[in-house]
Amino acid sequence: MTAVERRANRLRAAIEEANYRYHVLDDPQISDQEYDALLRELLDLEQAHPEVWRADSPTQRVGGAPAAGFPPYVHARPMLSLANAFGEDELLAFDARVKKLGGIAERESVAYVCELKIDGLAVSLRYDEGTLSAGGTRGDGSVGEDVTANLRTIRSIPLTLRRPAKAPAPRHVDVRGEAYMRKSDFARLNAEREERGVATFANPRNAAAGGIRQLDPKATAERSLSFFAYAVGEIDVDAPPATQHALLAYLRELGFPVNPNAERVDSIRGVVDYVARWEARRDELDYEIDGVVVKVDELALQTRLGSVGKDPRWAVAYKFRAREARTKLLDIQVNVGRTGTLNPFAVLEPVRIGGVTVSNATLHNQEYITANDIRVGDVVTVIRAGDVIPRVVGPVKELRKGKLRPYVLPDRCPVCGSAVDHPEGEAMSRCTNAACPAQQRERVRHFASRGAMDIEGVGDQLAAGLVDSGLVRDVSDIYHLDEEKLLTLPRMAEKSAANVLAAIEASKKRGLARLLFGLGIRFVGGQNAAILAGDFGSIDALAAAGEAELLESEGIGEQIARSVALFFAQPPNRAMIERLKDAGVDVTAPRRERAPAGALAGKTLVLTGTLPTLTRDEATELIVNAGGKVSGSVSKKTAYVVAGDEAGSKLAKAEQLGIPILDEAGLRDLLVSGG
DNA sequence: CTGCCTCGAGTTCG
DNA sequence: CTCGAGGCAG
Repeated sequence: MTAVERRANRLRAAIEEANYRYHVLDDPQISDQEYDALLRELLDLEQAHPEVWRADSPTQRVGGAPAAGFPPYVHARPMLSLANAFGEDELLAFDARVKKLGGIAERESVAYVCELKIDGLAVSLRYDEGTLSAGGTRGDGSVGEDVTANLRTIRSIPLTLRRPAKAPAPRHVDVRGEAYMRKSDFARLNAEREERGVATFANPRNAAAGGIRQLDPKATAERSLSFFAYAVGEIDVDAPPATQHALLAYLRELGFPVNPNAERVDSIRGVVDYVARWEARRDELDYEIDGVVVKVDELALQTRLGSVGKDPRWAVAYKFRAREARTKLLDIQVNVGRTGTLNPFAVLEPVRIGGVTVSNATLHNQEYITANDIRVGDVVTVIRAGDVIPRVVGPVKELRKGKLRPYVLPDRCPVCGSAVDHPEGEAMSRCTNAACPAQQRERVRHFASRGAMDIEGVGDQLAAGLVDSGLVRDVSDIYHLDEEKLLTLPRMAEKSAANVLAAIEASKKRGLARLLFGLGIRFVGGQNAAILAGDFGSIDALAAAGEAELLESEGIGEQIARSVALFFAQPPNRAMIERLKDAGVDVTAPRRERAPAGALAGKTLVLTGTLPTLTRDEATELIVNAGGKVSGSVSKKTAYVVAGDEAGSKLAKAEQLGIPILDEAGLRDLLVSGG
C-alpha cells in the first residue's frame, strides 16, 4: 500500500466516524472546521491521485444513516449539500467554472443570489393540496428522519399555504429551509435552564438540532424554534418561477418566512461585496450565520450546470472564518488584579479561531467555573464572539475521560500566600493583603495608564520591574525616582531613563480627577473621580470630608462614600498623599461650573464603533466640552448614538429603541447647531 | 422591593 | 464588550 493510499484510508475512516457521530448520535466530536479540513484534504488527494478514488468514499455522499427513534423520511429529490469556498479567490474560481461549464464568455457576468447561511438544521416540508403533510430532516440527503409532529410546533412554518396573488398555487411542493433558534430565544432558554440547574447549551445550533429531535413534540415547542425557507425540491405547479430570486418571492407569497437579507447581484463582484458586508455585520443579526450561500440566479442555467457527485455545480457555500473551536484545557491559573481580585483563566492548548491563535481565555470566577462544570483536562468549546475576547463556553462532557476533579479556587493568594476573602453573595474572591506584590504591580500600572496619569513608558513591564526591584512600593515613589535608581533596572539605559523621567514630570499636571482615578479607590472610576474632584476641589478637602459630606455628591451612595472615607483614613495612604504633594503633583481641580452650557447641554450620547477621523477620547472630549455626557450603554435616556465602522450591539439596541443615530459628520453638525 | 440606568473592573491578541 | 453591582426612582 502506498503512503497516499494509507492517508486516504485514514481520512475516510475519520470522516465516516465523524459523520456517524454527527448525524446518528447527534454528538459531534470534532468541529465543523476540522471536519471540513478532513473532507477537503481527501477531495484534494482523490483529485491528485485518481487511483485511490473509491465509489464508497465519503466524498461521494452526504451523511450517515438515519437514527433510530424516528421513522425514515424519504426525500423525493435528494437534498444536496454544498461545496465550500473560503476566501475571495475561491469565489472567483467558482464564477469562472460556472462560466466555463455554462458556455458563457469570460467577460460576461453571471447573476447570483446571495443568501445568509443560517446556522441551524436543514429540513424539508411536504405540502399536498396546500396542506403540510410531512416534514423531515436532511439526514444523508436521500433519507432523513420524519419529524413532522415537531416541525408543526414551529410557529413560522405555515400549516396551510397562502394563495399567491398572481402566481398559481402548487398542487404539491417540497419546501426546503433552515430550522434555527434565535439568539434571543437561545439566551432565554439557557437562562431558564441555568435557573433550573439543567446543563446549558453551547450554541443555538445545538439547541435547535436537539429541539427538532425531541421525541415529545411538546419539548420541541418549548424551544421556540424559527424557520426560513430558501429552496424547493419537487414541485408540481403550472409556470414555476424561472429564477432563484423569483422563487424566494414565490415562497414568501405562499406564506413562508424568507430571510429578508437575500440579494440578487449582477456579477461575482457583487457576491464578494455582499460577503464582506455580512461578515462584518453578522453580530447585528438575531440568529447565527456561518457564511453565505451563493446560487446561480437563472434556474435554466442551474439545470444546465447540473451536479457532480454530491455537490451542485451552480451553488457554493462561502464560509466565514470560524469563531468557535474545541481544544484542551491544560490548566487553570489565577491572576491577582489591582483590587486584589483572584481572576482564574484557562491555559489552553493553542488553537486557531478566526485567524488568531488563542492560548488563554478568562474564566471569570469560581461561580462561572462551577456553573459550567469546567475541569482541568476537559476538551472545552472556546468562542470568539462579536468582540475579540475569547471565552470558554463549557466542556464537551462526552469527551471527558476518567475522573476529573472539579476546580476549586485556592484559599491562599497564589502570589503572596495571604488569606483570601470571599464575601457572601459576591462573585469575586479577594487577596486580603494590600501589600501583595501583584496588587502593587497592578496599581502602579493602573496609575500610569492612559485614563489616569498617562505616564508614557510605564506599562506592564516597567511597573513590574519597579515594584519587584523595591524601587516603588506605592505610586508616590514614582515621583521620587532618579536616573541612578532607574539605571539599576534591566533593559534601561540613559536614553530611556531620561524619557521615563520626562514622562513622569509631565504627569504631575494632570489634576485631581485623573489622580483620584489613578489611586484606584474601590468604586471610584473615571466618572466618580471627576464628580468628586469637581465637588471638593482639592485632595485635602476630600480627605477631610466625612461620609455624610461625600454622600452629597451626585451618584455617590453609601458604599462608595464608605470606600472613599476608608481610603483616606488609612495612615499609609495619608503618607502617600503627602509624598505626592511634596513631589509637586497637582492635587487640585477647578470647582465644577454650574449648569453646563453648550450645544449639547444635558444630553447623553453613546459612542459605538470606530469613527473615521476622531478617536473615542477625542469624540468624548468634544461632546463634554459642548456640555454633553457620554455614557457606555444605550437606554431610553440616550439622546443620540454616534456610530462608526463595525458598530456592534449598541447600534442594534438604538435602532430597537428608535434613538437617532449619527455618523461622525452628523455629530459635528450637532456640535455646531445643537440639534 | 424591583427594575432601570449607570459605572467599575477585567479581558486577549497583535 | 460583558458582567456584576451600586444608586435611585417608582
